[in-house]
Amino acid sequence: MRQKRTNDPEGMRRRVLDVAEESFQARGYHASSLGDLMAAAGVTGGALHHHFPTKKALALAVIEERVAAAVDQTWIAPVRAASSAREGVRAVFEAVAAELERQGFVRGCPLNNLAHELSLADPDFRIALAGIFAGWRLAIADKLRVDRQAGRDEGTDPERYATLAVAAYSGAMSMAKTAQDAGLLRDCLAGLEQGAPSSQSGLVERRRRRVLPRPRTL
Amino acid sequence: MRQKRTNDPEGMRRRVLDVAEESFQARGYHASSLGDLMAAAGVTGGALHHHFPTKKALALAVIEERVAAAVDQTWIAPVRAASSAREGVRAVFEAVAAELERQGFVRGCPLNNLAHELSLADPDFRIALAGIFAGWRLAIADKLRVDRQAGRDEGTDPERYATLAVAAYSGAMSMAKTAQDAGLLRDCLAGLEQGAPSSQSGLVERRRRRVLPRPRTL
DNA sequence: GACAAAACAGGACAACCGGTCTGTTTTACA
DNA sequence: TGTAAAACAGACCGGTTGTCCTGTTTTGTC
Repeated sequence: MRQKRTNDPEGMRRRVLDVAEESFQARGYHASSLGDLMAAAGVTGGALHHHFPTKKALALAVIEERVAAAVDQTWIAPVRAASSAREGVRAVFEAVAAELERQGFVRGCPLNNLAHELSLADPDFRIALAGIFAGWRLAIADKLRVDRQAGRDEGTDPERYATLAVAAYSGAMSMAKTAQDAGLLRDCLAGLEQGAPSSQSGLVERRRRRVLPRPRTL
Repeated sequence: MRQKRTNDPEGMRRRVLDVAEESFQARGYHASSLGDLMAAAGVTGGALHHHFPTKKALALAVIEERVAAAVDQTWIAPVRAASSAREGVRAVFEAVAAELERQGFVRGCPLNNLAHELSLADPDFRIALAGIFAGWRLAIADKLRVDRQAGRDEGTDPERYATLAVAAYSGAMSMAKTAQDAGLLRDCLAGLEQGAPSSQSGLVERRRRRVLPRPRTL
């Protein structure tokens, strides 16, 4: 009888963050109890407390490591890689809408979900979340500045467009989550592109309002 | 010694709803305990339970009576009374931004605040909240349909524009709440009007980024 | 291999939460 | 005025929450 236990600090920390990220999204911060998280992650109280002294510390880690990464992966990287800012925004809207329709239910935007619940609850939360929003907007605005240097989209103000794009996405996702209808994202994108200047906006296909098959009973 | 007590069912119910509405906005549903609400409203447990058997029933009443009314008063009525849909949307954005700057802090949109926390928590919550969103969009779309019948704004699709307007507002308010900066609402509005067709959009005044004086320490 | 620190186990606890229960007072109505 | 229902008071309870605390085991280092 040897080795009853194998210490794996990074792995255990990762497992806890995985479970916490998931639960905070699905149930929210206050509705997620540490007991549930411990059970779901297969972690004891001692281990959890060792890596995250308080629930707040855990949430802060989720925000700074997971939520920020999600925004990076979903939005910032695709926009940077796109041919233009507008095209990047369009592509992300459509990619997310398609993914949600495939999933069959809408869980909402990770950043906005936590932002609404925690922004007013604690200044540390608020600062961390506000920083992610700012980085998100900055990435879009920077991309648009590059476009303008190339002579494209000169009638568009970068900061304003970035704010509008982020706001439209956040709000559309909020509605889509409440209505459990990913089509609202497509409607919002269509409205966004409708007002686009100097775009050969041909017939954008009429929205197909599809009732999501799995309305997510919690 | 007569009349130790005066029964006032409506008044007591109203007081409870007042306190609950306020607390749900400021702290959220799960973070608001019935004990706090009772103390704040000066109501005993018996009275509270008599009017609202469960916490869920209380929240449902807040949503259906208070949040819906807030959307009506802030958005639907002003849009209906405006000279056009676009003008109505512009006026509401500016009115809210001005009010927030006067207040000195941003508490967020009542509907979105509760929608994020409660949409996935309970189907009854979700249905009630989704209905308010739908009514909000419908009011804007209907107004735009009237505009189009009068020959104005014929290049704009009513449903899509309504969805965009509501989403942009919701998202902008979300960011404004997180950043505690009402100016983001103005940025978003500027971006929205920038893309407006057939509008003699002259110089929209450059945004004055003002740091809000009272950052709200909770 | 000695030893200190990190990593983990698991119980204990005080505070709090939402709901229930019994009892009293007020009010509507016959 | 009698009476039943509505309105309210206030104590009570089982369950849960986040955190802390005391041990035990593993791991890195000399």
